[in-house]
Amino acid sequence: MKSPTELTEAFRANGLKVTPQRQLLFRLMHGNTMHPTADALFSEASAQMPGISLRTVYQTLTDLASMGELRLIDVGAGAVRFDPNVDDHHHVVCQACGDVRDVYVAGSQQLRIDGLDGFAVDSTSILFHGSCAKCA
Amino acid sequence: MKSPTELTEAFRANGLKVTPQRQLLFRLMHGNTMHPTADALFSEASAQMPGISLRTVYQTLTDLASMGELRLIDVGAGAVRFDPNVDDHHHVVCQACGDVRDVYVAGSQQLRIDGLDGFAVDSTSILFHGSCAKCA
DNA sequence: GTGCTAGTTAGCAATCAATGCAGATTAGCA
DNA sequence: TGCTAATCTGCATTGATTGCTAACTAGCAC
Ligand SMILES: [Mn+2]
Ligand SMILES: [Mn+2]
Ligand SMILES: [Zn+2]
Ligand SMILES: [Zn+2]
Repeated sequence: MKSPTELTEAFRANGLKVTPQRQLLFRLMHGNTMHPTADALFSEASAQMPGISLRTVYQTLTDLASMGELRLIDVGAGAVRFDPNVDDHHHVVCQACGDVRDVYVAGSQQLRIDGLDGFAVDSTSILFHGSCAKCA
Repeated sequence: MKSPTELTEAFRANGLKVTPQRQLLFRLMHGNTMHPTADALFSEASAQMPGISLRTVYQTLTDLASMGELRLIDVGAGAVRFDPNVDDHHHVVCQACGDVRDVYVAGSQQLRIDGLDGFAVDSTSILFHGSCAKCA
């Protein structure tokens, strides 16, 4: 994801307004490695800006996603998570505490896929399930 | 997933009763390669047994899953899908029509995972996104 | 076969995540 | 400074799933 300053320009360039709510979310997401849910971000945002609405959080995250600045991660349980890391990477999720961490996977282009049968593959998501160091 | 006959025995052996509703669902799921949602199964079941409840479909599928007879597949959109194929396999999902197909992946044990950082991996799910032959 | 009872079913309420909607508000520009 | 399209908030609604409970029944004992 771009920096808050760059996002400010990018939003204006797209005819989108830069509001205090959006600026706050730019800051909360920039460099965030927690893979937070919308609700988790809403809590953080509310601490700094009481009165901000969950609806606005969803809206801004959706805008950022459709601009390609965020990825949505579905770990198969609970709410979708938002990821400012748009590099080619994958995830490990702790079955116990739900923590999600970035992993970089080598060899994913060498996978032999049997049974494709006319299917054209655009992208691949690999999800590793396990337990983190704390929950070991 | 075991055959309906084997499941009948397995359920009784676990102190679970074998009802007509469950037997119907055993039959509908056995060998089913559609990766249906609970609601899709409910529709099929209702055609053969009017009055069966969606609640019972969910309950039976959950029972089968906790006996290890079914896998739950989350393709990141809409409802969870149920899979009687418990072999080691993965999935392709068509972005256009939502169809899910089994794929068998060689080389998934050779993946080099960077950034694990104390995380112990138990299992891996690979989801390929693309378009099926029909939606090409 | 009859009766008992623990387990099951159906139906509906409740929850959770996410989106739809509309009136009040405001960023950005002239 | 004023205009207006875009945004925000708060609330209603949807969709998937789970919780709850009274009525029902499979499976077992007699
Ligand atoms: Mn990530
Ligand atoms: Mn499958
Ligand atoms: Zn953990
Ligand atoms: Zn398709």
